[in-house]
Amino acid sequence: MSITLTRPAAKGRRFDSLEQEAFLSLWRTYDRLRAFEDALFARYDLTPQQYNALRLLQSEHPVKLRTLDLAARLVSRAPDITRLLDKLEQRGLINRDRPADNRRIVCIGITPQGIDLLRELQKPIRECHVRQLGHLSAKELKGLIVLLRAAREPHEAADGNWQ
Amino acid sequence: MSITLTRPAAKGRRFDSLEQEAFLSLWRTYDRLRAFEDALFARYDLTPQQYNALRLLQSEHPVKLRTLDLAARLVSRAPDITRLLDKLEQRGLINRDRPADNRRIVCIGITPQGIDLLRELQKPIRECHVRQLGHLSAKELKGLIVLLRAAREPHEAADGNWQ
DNA sequence: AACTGATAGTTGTCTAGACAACTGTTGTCT
DNA sequence: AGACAACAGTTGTCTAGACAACTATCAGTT
Repeated sequence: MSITLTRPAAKGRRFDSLEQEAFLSLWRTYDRLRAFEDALFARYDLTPQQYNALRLLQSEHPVKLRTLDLAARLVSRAPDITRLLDKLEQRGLINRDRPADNRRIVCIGITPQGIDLLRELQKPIRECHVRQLGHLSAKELKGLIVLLRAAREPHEAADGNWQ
Repeated sequence: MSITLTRPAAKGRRFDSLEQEAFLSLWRTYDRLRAFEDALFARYDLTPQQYNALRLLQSEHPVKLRTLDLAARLVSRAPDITRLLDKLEQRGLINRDRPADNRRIVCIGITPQGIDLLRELQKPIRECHVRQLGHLSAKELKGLIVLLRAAREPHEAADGNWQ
């Protein structure tokens, strides 16, 4: 195996534009950091998206949220919100009810078991975040947050569920 | 429907830590920007990951890459690399061969059709990137790229296929 | 009261992504 | 040479993600 093959030519590897480089960096970074969350949540039989939903429900507790309002506020869009909630309901982490005065909507609330699970997760998740990004200074983190917001800002829905 | 329900309380919406806020921003931004790429590539029956593989193969052309080397250099990890390549091969965009002197490995190259497809994609993709991130200045883009690299740096494999 | 259009979720179905177990191939040690 | 470990992909299988078509409910006409 020749030495030229161990570092396989960065020639064509350059990017077509800054925008492309930024997007690929974003994708790559997301992929790397996501692995940590996946591993953590897998131990609790959750997906990041499910955790996200639980967290959102807790933040509104005891107010309940409509299914599609909840879906709209998740980090990642969720066309399969029904089945996502099915799984959480089967595990007793949320409850659903269809109010008599408007039987179209379904209201979702978090159960005490759901809250317990979130409490149990609190510490490992904090540790996970530190492993992911603890090597950055507060200033760097803030800069990153600001730039990311600027990057997605034009693509957020005008009613601004995601700030 | 009362007015207090239209803007459903940002109270609990705060983040536990800067790290968490940064990760959720990253996830959200990735999700928003990815929608553009998905829509574009869907018109060509490609996934972003497949395009990524083709681009990588072109950048090395006419040198071929081993299957797992290719997989290691994709943006997102690909445990199903075999089937990803199956689809590209069926469409005649890549070719595979198993050299006689080492029948364990499979070498992947891009075909003329693959190169044609990439050429056809060039312009729409550039436009896509502008729609995604064209609203940021060059300085902002560079800042973002630097911070993203710093964020993922400790999580890249030491042999550094992804710089 | 029946008709229409808009809402709010649900379900069917297909593909991609993930993990683990497996097959075939090669290098190496004795 | 035979045995064994390491390597390089492949395949089986299960779950999540995506899109579109569908059902049920309600609100506003006429």
